[in-house]
Amino acid sequence: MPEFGWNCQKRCDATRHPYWQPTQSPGRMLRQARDEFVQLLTEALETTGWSTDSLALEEPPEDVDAIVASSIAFRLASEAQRPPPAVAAELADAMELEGATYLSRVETAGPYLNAIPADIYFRDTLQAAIEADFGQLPKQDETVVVEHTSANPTGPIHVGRARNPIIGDAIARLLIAAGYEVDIHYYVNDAGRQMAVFTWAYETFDENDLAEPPSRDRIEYDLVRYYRKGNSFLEEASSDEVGEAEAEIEAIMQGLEAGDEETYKRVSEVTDQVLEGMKACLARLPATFDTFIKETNFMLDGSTDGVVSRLQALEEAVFEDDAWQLELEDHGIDKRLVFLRSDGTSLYPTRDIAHHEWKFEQYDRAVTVLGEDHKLQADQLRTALSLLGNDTSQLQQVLYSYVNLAEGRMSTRRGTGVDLDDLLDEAIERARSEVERRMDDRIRDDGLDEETVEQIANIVGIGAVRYDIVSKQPTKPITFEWEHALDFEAQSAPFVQYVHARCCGILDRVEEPVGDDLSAPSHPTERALCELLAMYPYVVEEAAKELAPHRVASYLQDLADAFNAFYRDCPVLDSSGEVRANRLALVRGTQTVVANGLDVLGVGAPEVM
RNA sequence: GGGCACGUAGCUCAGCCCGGACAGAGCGUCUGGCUUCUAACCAGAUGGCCGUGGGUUCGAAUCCCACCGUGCCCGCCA
Repeated sequence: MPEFGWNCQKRCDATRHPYWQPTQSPGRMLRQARDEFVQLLTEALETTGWSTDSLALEEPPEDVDAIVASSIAFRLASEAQRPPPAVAAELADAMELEGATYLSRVETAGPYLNAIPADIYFRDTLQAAIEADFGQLPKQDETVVVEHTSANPTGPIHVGRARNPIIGDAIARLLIAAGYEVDIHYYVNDAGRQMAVFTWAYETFDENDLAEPPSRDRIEYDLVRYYRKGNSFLEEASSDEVGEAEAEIEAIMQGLEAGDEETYKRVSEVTDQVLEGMKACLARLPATFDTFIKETNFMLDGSTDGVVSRLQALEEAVFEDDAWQLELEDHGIDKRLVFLRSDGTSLYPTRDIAHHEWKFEQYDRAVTVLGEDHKLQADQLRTALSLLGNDTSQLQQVLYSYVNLAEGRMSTRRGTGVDLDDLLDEAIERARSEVERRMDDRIRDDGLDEETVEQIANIVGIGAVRYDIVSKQPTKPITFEWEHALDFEAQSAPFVQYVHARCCGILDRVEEPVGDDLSAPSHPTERALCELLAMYPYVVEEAAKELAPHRVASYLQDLADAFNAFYRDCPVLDSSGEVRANRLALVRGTQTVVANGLDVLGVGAPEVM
């Protein structure tokens, strides 16, 4: 079978294949190969005169050499009045491969059409994968704001919420890798009743009223004790005392609603301090933000009032029990949305509408990561925004299921739960003892100093926690168990990180430049690894489309497996010539993809382990 | 009661959006592999009425309906 490809005349016939040229994009071999296959298949359908609504593309099984396949023959069998294998064979015959770059031929396997890559597919992949920015997709003309975490500034972040910053940060990173311009926001709920309670408690009680010292030397651990004290007081005190406290809390909320500067300052004193502590915790993950936008902004600038008037003017608005509400039954939501209390103050959803309109003004798309307990509110928000004339297709809400303890739910107010700081500490500790055990067990002569061990422990420990969460579908329920969360076995971050360290170990010993004189590798294990490298940009593209970072994790698992097989079968440093050049490129490519892929997940890639 | 999510090997999970090639991993259990480019690794064995029942289809873990189990929500809280 002759090898078609890059030196073929028909390739330059742009009038015949109008869109092949534009889809060519550096480093996106699989994307282009798929486009080519689609084109060939479409033309073959025209030739044969058959039609169907789907090309039935699929990923071929592992033991097949193809990189893309189709089961379209099944669909055409009745129209063609022939058995599927005959249909497949006819289609394969009708395909004119002369125009393709990355596909060398299309084979049939029974009813299946399998597209086999050309040698240049492998060579170009190697060439692309050794570039540091491999998998960074071309710039998109779309700005996105990713809002995540947005936890009430009431106290330490517990594990129940930890999914939010981890998934949110990974989604933001994924979108950046996919070429979007991304801002990351934290919406600070500083205007609600909770913060009024907190402010009152902070001003009312002092250290002597608190039962216990802070469990950690950081500001939010100190202050949360006032919040808890305030809440338990409201539950337990006499009705006179509670009445007095409630009056004060009500005064704070009215003050905020009226835009009173003094009240705002009192609340800010609490909010800002607690938030500083929470930021410090999030920075450990690390989850960082471009903007912390406060709820009170939308009260002070009058936009919440504006939203209220516009909502009141809607057909769906009803005034009942002295409160303004939205009747959303006709929109599939049988729970009314109250947007103005009988005392004239706004509610969280009202302000969130103003907040979202503000986001819509500045960004093309708004992604929000929310706990599943906010599902109803998310639906109400979307509907209300739509009724106010917004295009809600630009709003994407990603829901995750809360992390619970076996004994029940975690709560900042009640003080039940495991603090994220404690989980991270423990993870780092375990990682450190693993590193040390390995140093003792094995005479590696790594010469790891204290500082390096510390660094590895951090990257591996925190990476394991992040990876454990980000590698699963967000909607899957998780029950927190220490043993599980700290399981560093295979199919975890350390497994993937280890591959990176192995790559670094090899490349450290190499003097020559990597990337000269590359060709298509011949060893099956090399080719399998190379095919996986070629997939990476495609994986980023698909994962970003679905806002599903866990797909990147699954891919990295496969890549790590393939690399370990390669590591076993194909000596790199002991090889020479063309083989060595290719193998070095495979190592560099794997190193790059693992580092870039882990980076998308927000997980570090250590150079030694 | 209603709405939503989840149910795949003893355990933890991919696969489901967009139906197709024998349902894949890891952990566990059992066997084997370090004077070798890092054994946080690898090779092999073991293990599945894909919650249940129906439907659509040439073909269903995947789509539709019903049911069962679990979780979340159904505040003038956020």
